[in-house]
Amino acid sequence: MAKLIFMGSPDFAVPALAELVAHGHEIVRVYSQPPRPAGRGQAERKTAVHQFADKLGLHVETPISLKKPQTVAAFADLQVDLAVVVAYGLLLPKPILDAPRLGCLNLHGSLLPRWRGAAPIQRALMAGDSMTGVQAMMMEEGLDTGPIVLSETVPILPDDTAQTLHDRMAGVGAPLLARAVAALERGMADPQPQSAEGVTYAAKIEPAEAKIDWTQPARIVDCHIRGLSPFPGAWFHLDTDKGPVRVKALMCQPAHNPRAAARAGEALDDRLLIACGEGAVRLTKVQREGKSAMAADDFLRGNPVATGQRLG
RNA sequence: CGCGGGGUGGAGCAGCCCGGUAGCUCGUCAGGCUCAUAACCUGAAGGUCGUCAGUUCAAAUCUGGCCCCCGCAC
Repeated sequence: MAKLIFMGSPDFAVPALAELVAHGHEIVRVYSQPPRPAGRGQAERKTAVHQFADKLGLHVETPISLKKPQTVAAFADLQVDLAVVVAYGLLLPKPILDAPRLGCLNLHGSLLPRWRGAAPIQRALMAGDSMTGVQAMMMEEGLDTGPIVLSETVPILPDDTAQTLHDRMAGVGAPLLARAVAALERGMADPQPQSAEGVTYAAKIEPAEAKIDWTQPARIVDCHIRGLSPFPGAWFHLDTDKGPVRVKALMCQPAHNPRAAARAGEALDDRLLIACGEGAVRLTKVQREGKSAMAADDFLRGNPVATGQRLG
């Protein structure tokens, strides 16, 4: 059993930590992003990993940065075999990377070098990829550039959302990570450098890009909606008696447009079949601001959308 | 105390401003029509209107507290 430091912050990292604990590894310290005012009410909230670590009684550190000499020293003094990093949210400087005996191992949610960076799962869906994967990789100074220890592909299904794909990948990633740790521990790992070709970057999702552009082809709109569902949520404006409201599209299906002359954003029937730049999409799950998410049929009962109405 | 929307039969909503019979779409159940149907017709069951208190002859509706859900921002 290895002596480990675990570094992670969001939901995605929790199954990985749980798996390592289940394998009997000694987690001498957990590093996570510091609690910050977040959510409604601006209450300080601990990260998902932090909360989980608390439940397990693990010691948690939440440094703002890993650059201060005393932070590096505290990290190095733990004398661990390996640091395991899963969506931590901080760049690790060289002194940190070099501190653990075997280095730092990262779990990443894409088939590198495609989708290096912050939002690989959402970007893969938004780009319409049919395949992605999870990889365990040795960390270097570059952003997600290190050699690959273990890799497993994950097919992207036509009705996947960022949520379903995220959960599936977190589930596949956790055991993969545990196997990578075991291999490194026994000196059996053979990290392979990433290909120099096919490099793309998965930029953080900006709220501004979440609004639906109905002039795009249906295929693009469909990927946009599912890739951003449920967070932050692809959205559009809908006119009501009380003025325009924001509505999120959480799930949809691409469809044929029976009236090619229809303008983009126009409702082609009274069941949320919306014309796109090419083709159409049928919205099947939506959420009006202030309300909970609901099936399109339920939404329409209280918020009818007439044929010919245009969505903004 | 970051800004804002909302809690009304099983689902989604209207009614609230200008207190006084519980409404609409759907679902459920029963019956009818039909070769047949998620179609159509008829009927029925089902709600202490989030909760506690106040004002009032009278509160879903006005006032105050509390609980819960959600959008933005972060």
